[in-house]
Amino acid sequence: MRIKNGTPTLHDVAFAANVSTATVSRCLNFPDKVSAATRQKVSAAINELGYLPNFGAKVMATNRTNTIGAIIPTMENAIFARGLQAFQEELLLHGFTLLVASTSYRPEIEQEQIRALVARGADALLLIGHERDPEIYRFLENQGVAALTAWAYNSQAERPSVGFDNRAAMREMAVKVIEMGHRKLALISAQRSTNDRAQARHSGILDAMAENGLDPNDLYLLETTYGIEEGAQAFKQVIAANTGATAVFCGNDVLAVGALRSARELNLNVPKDVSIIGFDDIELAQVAYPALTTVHVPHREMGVFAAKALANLIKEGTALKSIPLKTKLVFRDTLAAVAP
Amino acid sequence: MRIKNGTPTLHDVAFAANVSTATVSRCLNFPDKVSAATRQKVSAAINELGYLPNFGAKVMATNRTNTIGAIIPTMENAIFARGLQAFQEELLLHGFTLLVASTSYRPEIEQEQIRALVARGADALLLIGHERDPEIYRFLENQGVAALTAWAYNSQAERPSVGFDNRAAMREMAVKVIEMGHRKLALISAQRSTNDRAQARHSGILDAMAENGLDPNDLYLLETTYGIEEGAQAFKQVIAANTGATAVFCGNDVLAVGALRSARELNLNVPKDVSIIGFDDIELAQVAYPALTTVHVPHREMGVFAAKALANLIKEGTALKSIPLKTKLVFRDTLAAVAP
DNA sequence: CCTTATAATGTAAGCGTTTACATTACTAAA
DNA sequence: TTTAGTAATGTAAACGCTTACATTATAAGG
Repeated sequence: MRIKNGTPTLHDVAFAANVSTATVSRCLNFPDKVSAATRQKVSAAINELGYLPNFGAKVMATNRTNTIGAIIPTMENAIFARGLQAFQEELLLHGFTLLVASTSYRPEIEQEQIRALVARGADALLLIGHERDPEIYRFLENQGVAALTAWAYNSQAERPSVGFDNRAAMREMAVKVIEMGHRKLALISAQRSTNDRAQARHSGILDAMAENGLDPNDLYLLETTYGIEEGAQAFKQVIAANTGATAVFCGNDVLAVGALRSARELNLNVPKDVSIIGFDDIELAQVAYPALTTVHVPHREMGVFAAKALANLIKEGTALKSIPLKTKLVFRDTLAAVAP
Repeated sequence: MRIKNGTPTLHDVAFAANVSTATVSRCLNFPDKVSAATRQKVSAAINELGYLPNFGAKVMATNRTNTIGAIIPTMENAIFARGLQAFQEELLLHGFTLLVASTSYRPEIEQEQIRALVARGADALLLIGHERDPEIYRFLENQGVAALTAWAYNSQAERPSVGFDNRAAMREMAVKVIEMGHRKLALISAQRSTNDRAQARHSGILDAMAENGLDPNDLYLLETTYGIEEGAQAFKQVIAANTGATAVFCGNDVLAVGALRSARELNLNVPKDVSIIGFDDIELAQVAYPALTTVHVPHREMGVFAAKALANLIKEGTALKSIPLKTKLVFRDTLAAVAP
């Protein structure tokens, strides 16, 4: 018995197996660099002692934690939860563990969290959206921590990202809506100032309007925060404003579902009296009644691609590159042509 | 300039500030153990060099990562996403970072993940449900890693947990349902063999039946996996079985929402023809149409309490103790008295 | 049987903190 | 002034792994 403290170390294993620490280490990390016989002895010793490598020592020696951090607005939003889940699953396949932090959509907090995860030794980071203080990118560069952006793709962006073009996706939907005869449009949006995805979706609608001879200034725009209740309130305001909007776009499905509820409360028939359009296609969308017309976003795919890219970067040094993913319009029951 | 590699170390800071490494370390960890003047000098040096403590070295020296791991079935399930979010937020307040792993409800994977997170240096663990191989508890004990169980509370359980009594909660709901005249009951449950919560909820219904003079054997029980689609299928089977059930309990809201959809497809009026009852009270429940009668579970509270308990354990050594939380029946539109 | 190439193993120097203990600098009371 | 007590700082060992380099064992070729 030569264990000092209680937890056995590499030394103890080496002693028990009658080999050097280097050999034990090799057994663990490069089994094929070691003869079968010693491998035998060593694993026997490991099992007997119940040895588990010391995390801190390993990190110190390799300068790697095999941990990847993700910083998202909130897991309570299904779109992030789903993507993050896929991200984690894929990460696991590559031997990485997921570190999670959230920002509640607040940029200052995001900065803090980025620093916190780097301080906690994250080998790389997954971030949401492009827009952030350039200083933080400089910080990441200095620390040698790679960051990949998800949930947004922008061909002009100089930073690598895996995601979809929010603007084009929303534009595509808006074009359809306009083609169905809608002339008066409204948008219930998330805060655009701190959310480049919200911004892009807004722009997408304006694009479609301009292209189709509608005056973009006529879009009735309302910003609100995330939540069913918030969407419900906003919808009431839209109606109260009496703009004659026949189609109400919502920045995401959660807001849309709130709008739907308000419509019911106001005795408005959806889609006869007013059409409601969501974005994201989360579970809520199909469960809502009437089922929500929305834009399907490949959340899981994003997570998987992001994990692959980051894992390859760390393990093989493969440079990150942007990956554009496709969205799809899904027409369900809340959108109809305007009555002639 | 004496930085060797690129990243400044404690030594570099000490040199720049003209003090010892010990003093710098104290500045960082116990500022009040250091004179204002040196504190000044040191933080100037830190800023100038852009110093950030090396995570691995710190871990090695302190044997602490300030990281807490959570192992849940999946973040795609809103009940875990919500709880985890709250858990993370509270953890942050105490200076801890969250490590996440998921099991897809598979016990073997959970074991692996527990080992993985311990190997990654988690200071403590949050686990879901009581039931697991005793060996793994021994392992945790050996490694000196505390584990707290959530989403389940059981006064007989010897391990600490923060949660609610699934059995009592379901029993309470079932009593109400029976009081409303329902005599033929069905339950669409999650797999009970690997899920002690599902087991407990099932038992709760049996309790209520026995207490109210119904034969527990008459409960029509169907097990299925998690998902809206799965709930929908199961509901069709229940109806096809022609048991005359007037109330269909579902192990969770997601299954219930699926059941609701099937009911609509089968042209069954809910709650006139059949009542449907969920469990969890996630967003889906209020959005569903008709809005779902269900059992409200304090998911966020659980996360917060769990984080507090774990943080206090690690920082102050406060022993974990079980915390029972309350559920609440929420009656919405899918439950009605059976027609006389 | 010797030589040479290669495989397997060993030695020991880091990696960058924290912290017990030692030392020096102050402060206030005698 | 001296002295005792306390506050501030310094010294250096320890933490447990990885890995470059050195050494020894093994295999292959002549």
